[in-house]
Amino acid sequence: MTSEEEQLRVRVAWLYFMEGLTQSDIADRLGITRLRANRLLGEARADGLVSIQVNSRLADCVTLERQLVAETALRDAVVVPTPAEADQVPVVLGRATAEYLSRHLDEHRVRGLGIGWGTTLRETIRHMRAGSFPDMHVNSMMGGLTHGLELNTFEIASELARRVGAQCNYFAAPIYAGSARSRDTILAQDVFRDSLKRLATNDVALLSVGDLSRRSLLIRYGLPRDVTVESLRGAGAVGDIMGTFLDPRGQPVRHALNQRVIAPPVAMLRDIGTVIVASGGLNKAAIIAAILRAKLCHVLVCDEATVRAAMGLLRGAG
Amino acid sequence: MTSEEEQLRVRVAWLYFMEGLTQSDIADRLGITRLRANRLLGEARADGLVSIQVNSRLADCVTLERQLVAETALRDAVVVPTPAEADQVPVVLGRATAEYLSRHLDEHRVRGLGIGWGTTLRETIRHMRAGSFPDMHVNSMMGGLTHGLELNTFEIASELARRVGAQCNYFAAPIYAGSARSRDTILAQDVFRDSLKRLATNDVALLSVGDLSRRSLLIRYGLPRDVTVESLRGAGAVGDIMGTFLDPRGQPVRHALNQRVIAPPVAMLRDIGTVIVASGGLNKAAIIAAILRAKLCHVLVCDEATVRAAMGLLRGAG
DNA sequence: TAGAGTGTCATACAAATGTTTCAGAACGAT
DNA sequence: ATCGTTCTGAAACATTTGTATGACACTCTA
Repeated sequence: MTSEEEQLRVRVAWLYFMEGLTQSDIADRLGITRLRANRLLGEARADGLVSIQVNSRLADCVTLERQLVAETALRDAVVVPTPAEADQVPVVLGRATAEYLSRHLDEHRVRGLGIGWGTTLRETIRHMRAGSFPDMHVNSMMGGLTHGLELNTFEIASELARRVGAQCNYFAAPIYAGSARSRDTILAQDVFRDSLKRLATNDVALLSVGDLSRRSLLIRYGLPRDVTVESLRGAGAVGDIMGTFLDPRGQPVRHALNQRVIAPPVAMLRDIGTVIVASGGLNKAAIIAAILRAKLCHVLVCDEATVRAAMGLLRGAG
Repeated sequence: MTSEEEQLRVRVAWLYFMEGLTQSDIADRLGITRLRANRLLGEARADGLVSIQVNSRLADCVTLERQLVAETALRDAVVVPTPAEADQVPVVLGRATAEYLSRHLDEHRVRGLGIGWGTTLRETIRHMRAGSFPDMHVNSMMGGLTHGLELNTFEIASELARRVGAQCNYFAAPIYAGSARSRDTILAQDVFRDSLKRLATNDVALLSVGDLSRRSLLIRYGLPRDVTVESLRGAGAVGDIMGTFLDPRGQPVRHALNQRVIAPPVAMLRDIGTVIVASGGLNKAAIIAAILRAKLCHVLVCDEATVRAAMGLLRGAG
């Protein structure tokens, strides 16, 4: 390409993008045809002669979403800016998740919606758009805490059902049984067999993950007295999903507690068309990386800093 | 503007400019109407949320930049093509200045950034890349107009600080005092002494210059009632920098107004490592030539026609 | 509660842009 | 000179974009 050609391209690009002239005007001004101006402009763009930036912090979030989809098995991702106050993370994630889920419900016919538990999900239902899906069932996917915490799974499921005008089914059990044997006994009941079967038919599951820090509600209020965080950590756990503790690769750890959990097995998530995980906060980076590695979800809603940390972990462990 | 609105704008801008979707596709993808997508896109552009650069330069402009650096004391120069519409000059200069300053901030550790005032600087901050320089201070270097013009110095400084993630200090005073005596009284205050001292420690100053024509905002809205343009012209002034009026050699003219200005003295600019002047338009050729003669800045951002005119003046009087 | 003001949407339309097709010009090779 | 290749312009067209209009819902105020 000659230098004159190059200069012409620059001139056209300048007039178009900087001065905002139309291609016709540019053609007139430079004494060329509109077609030529159009072609030059196309070449200029293709050559990277012009570059466009989005000047906003939020743009980085969008970039991260694209990277997540490109580099992991995720089908979709929502990344929001990390709030300055750590305790605001569930709030902003809740909003984002509600927006996402509301649209999903509008656009897809969802008959079964499984739901978990936690502060982020609580915030999510608070921001759900009201709707009317009378033939949809909201199914709670795990038992509640035994302590009378306001965050119990029943309330979350029923409130969500109320908001979106759907039916509601509860999973009426504690999270952990006293022993592996009693867990088996409980799950052998017809009621639970039916429950589990129904849960496997959910079209959508909305879950969050827990970590092993003091911030985790499950750790603080949900663990049986005879189980310590240290023993979980010792078994290689980095966090839990639906009460089952996972190692950094996303596999359930060998720990007695995992034999006592009264909830669907993690593998069941593979039967569900759309698994949405909404969780954030740097303390959850490891467990989030784990579920990404194990491809346990299709959609992730997370905050920017945590996504970066989790992606760092993913890449680091190749 | 709410954060959600912002989020939506960023998303629309991203999909449009980065991924090249059509507005209809974007509307579908985000669940909004095409009209709304179109409007959001317009707002994003108007707000400077997206900025477009032409990466290659016009040979003529590059040549002029070299000549400027060779023939004057300038350390660096940026010359952009003169737009057909005179009122586009601040816009194109703003883009170019933003690009230059953004890069400068990335490449140098800047702790203090002094900033002036005017349409060009306003356009500049609109196109600044978002960044995070929490230990940088943006210091406004001159007081505001007394009329409630939208271009006030506070807004410019704070908006710039917001964009680049820096702190902000204001220079809270009118530009001109009622008399030389009251100016001295005001400047004797501790507040102002401290302000001036801090301004002298700026690593970078971003300023523009004003001329004596009707286009000048300072002339139109900033002059005290008892001062006429004619008297300034009579005193030999060709324009101002930081409210101080200069003669063609770049020396402050002997005029009462120069004793009433509440701003750092022009000589203070010599203490600042990098003084960037961004101004253009043929009416400013004389004052630009003046500051070049007096070596008052290190970097000039200007348009081609004005640079030629200013260099003509320099050589003529050389 | 009425009404002004605001914002949104659907529709329609005008302007700008991107693309295709075809015909001719320029150019080089034979 | 002739042929084929490549580039360009003219024209026509389809798509995209920007804008105007009227209808409607919502909010705020009186």
